[in-house]
Amino acid sequence: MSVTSPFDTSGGDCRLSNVKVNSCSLCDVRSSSICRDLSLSELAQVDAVMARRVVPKGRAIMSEGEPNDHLFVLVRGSMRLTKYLEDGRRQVTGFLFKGDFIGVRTTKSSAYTAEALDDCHVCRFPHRFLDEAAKTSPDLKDRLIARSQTEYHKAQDHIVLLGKKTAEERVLSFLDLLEGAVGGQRADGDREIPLAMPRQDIADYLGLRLETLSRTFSLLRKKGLLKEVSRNSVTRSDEASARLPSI
Amino acid sequence: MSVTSPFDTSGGDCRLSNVKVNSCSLCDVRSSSICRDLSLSELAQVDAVMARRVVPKGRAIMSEGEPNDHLFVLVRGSMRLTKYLEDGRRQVTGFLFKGDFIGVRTTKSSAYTAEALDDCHVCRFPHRFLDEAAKTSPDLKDRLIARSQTEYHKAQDHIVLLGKKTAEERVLSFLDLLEGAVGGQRADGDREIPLAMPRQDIADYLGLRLETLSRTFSLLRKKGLLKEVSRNSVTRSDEASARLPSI
DNA sequence: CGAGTATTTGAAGATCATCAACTGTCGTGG
DNA sequence: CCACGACAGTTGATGATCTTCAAATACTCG
Repeated sequence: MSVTSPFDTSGGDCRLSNVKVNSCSLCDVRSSSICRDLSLSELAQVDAVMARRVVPKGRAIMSEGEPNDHLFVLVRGSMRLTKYLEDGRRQVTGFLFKGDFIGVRTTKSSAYTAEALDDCHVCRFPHRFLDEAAKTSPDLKDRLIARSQTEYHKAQDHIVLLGKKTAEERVLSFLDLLEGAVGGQRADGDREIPLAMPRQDIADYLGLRLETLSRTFSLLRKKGLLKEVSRNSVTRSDEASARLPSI
Repeated sequence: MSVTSPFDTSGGDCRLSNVKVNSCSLCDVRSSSICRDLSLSELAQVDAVMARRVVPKGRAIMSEGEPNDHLFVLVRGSMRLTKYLEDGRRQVTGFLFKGDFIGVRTTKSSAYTAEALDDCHVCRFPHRFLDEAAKTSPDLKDRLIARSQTEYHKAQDHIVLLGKKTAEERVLSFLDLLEGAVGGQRADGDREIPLAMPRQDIADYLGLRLETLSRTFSLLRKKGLLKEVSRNSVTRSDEASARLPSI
């Protein structure tokens, strides 16, 4: 699950390590991310300006308040997006998984912080490259718009979750979300959902306290909606999805 | 505050009335909305394809689940964006004010419902017109991306509000928001903020019950943070903004 | 194996929700 | 012009859910 490489762990929050990993032609998210719009010749250009780097666990590639002028495509691993209130209260506003990206636009000040939950691989482009590429593939910007739109809709679902759902519903919705993003691995009927993040991050995402989240997991297990709950995965019972409104 | 016109109040949820109001050249949001990107000749094109209509109070211009292929610019009035859970619980995900727009992109199924809080004027374009216009003003799509980004950031602030703030903080943040969107009218030191929406909408936006919202308003008045609370406006005391973390 | 951290569980308390009654406001019609 | 009805908003009393503080247990890594 974790990559061991000679990371550059010195430097500021936003510094990446200096390992340039490999090129687009081998990339396993190429077909699912925005990159799929690019022609072969453009991919060659990408290879030139792009920096594929390892982001060690815990490192931020973007920090709330700091300027940002790069677009990042997450190729491997997962990340956490957070916002803070002055008094230190933290809200996790989302998670990123393989194929997702951040920083669609140059901003003088990032609206949130993005940190690696485990050792991640990212591709980083300067934004000006996007403008170049858009000249020859006019759809590119449409795709960016579509993606922003998707992000916005996800945010709205999150708003509904926080505004209207009970603790139990929140946890189940969260598992749905993870299953959609990471899922697919249904061995022998039951679905084991890997949890890339610690409990505190989940709680901060769901607007609950750590303890409430833990209690809710226990309750759902007791009720039979969850078959197994461990530190880094949850197994849903197969009828689980049918028993509650699938929100 | 309300326009009296011979509205077409029959027909489905999404039907607008048939009143074509006037043209871009007179539009008072032209400088603040996406329209400001358009050249004079493009504006002439806009006038041709655009439909400026009155949306009577309560009417929806877009409904959750219904297809949408128009972009709407809100020229006058304000609107409410809502999402529903199956069991009828309703979350207000945002409000739109003069100059805002919705429907940046053709979708087979809208993610939310947009309804008029009072009699509104909107401009409506087919999306294909945007593509036309983008050919000659390449920034147009960048601006759309920027706007989507802004919407996303607002959604994230909403997420923080719902996930981490107390009832009191939520109400004050909401007033900040309104002041930013509608505000500006500071007569004699105190700031009177018009409330275009009923209490239930505010409560559903803030993730509170009607009664809790009402109690919180009363409490804030008692504490002196609000000078006056009435059905359709709130007056903040001038030191109010200094006393709490300005989130 | 043991220290340190992550997670779970317990008991008590706070905030917000619920149910219910009351008050204020607006528009209509006598 | 005032009275009335309907709806919007406020206030009260009680209760549920979630939080807080505290302690125990499980897990991970050196």
